[in-house]
Amino acid sequence: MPRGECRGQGWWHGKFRGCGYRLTLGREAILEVLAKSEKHLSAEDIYMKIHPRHPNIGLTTIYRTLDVLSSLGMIYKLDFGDGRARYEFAEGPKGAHHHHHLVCTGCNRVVDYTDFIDEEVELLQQTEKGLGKKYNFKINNHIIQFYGLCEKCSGKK
Amino acid sequence: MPRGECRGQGWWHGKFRGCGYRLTLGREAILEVLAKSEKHLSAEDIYMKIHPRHPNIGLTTIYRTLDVLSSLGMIYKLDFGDGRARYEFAEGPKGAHHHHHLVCTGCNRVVDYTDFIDEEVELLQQTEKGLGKKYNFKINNHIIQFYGLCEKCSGKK
DNA sequence: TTGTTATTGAAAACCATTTCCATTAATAGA
DNA sequence: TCTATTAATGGAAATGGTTTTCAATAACAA
Ligand SMILES: [Mn+2]
Ligand SMILES: [Mn+2]
Ligand SMILES: [Zn+2]
Ligand SMILES: [Zn+2]
Repeated sequence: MPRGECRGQGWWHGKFRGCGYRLTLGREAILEVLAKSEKHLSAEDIYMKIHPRHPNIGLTTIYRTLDVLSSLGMIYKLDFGDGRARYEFAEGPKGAHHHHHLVCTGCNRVVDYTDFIDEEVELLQQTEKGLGKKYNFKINNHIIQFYGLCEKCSGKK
Repeated sequence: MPRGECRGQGWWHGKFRGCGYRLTLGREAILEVLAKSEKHLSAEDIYMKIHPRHPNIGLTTIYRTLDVLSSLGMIYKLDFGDGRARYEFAEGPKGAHHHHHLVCTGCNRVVDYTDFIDEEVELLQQTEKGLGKKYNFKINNHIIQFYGLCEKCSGKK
């Protein structure tokens, strides 16, 4: 491992620098957690995961960094109705792992599904195009979520 | 106007009483505001509208009532990312006025659209059926929202 | 009319997120 | 490599939408 320039090698280096942002240890750590984690982490989840290794990175920085990443389109900010924002690494609507969400309103469990995703995405793209033209919007994102009760929650009525 | 039983005549009387809820002045007032208002009111918006006529109905009651109405499926609770929940009268996915949302991330303006709604709803119903079976969910709601910049916000870049 | 108990209002608590501000560190330029 | 600039940071405090608490009130079954 080369001395000094340990950071700045990731594929996101350019993305950051190109937008005038500095590449800091905190930003890298957060991005790394999101990139390799399971999904839907809250700011505090991320803080917890980072803290052991980087005890000097504060929760405030997590929030600020998540805002930056979100505005750069590198992560998605999600709301599943449990009172805190959740984040997941973005793969872009054309990306291989693009998915939508199925949320249990009983236990807050979230299922990432990719079934039907092709049909959905195709229809969404048409809709997006039509809406963009009709309402003069520059659309750059969408959300589809289904809400219901999972088997367990449905049973315990 | 008949004496005494001024309340309890609305079509929602049965819905309430059937679920064991009491029909109170506050609940009626809130439902009325939602039913005849333009859209996407926050709890405080509703409070403001009700207060002149019913200065003794508190914000706490608004929140509590919105929860009840929401759980009964009579209204939808929405999140447009502006830090407060917003509510709209429900017409049900089969209802005549079912619509989805187009949100400007610049100025928070929200457009209700019904374009493409038929194709969307059809696909959603298939998806819903498929997902429900595969993941053993009892799905009873969905959200579709497009995010982007409206003409004005896109221009002032 | 009366008793039961769901509902209410006001104030306080809650808690995720944001703001403040003095300090630190990433980076461009010498 | 050293230095100056200023973006980024962390901790504490503030913010603000929503929830909780609890004694008082009112809906409604009998
Ligand atoms: Mn996901
Ligand atoms: Mn709407
Ligand atoms: Zn569940
Ligand atoms: Zn706008």
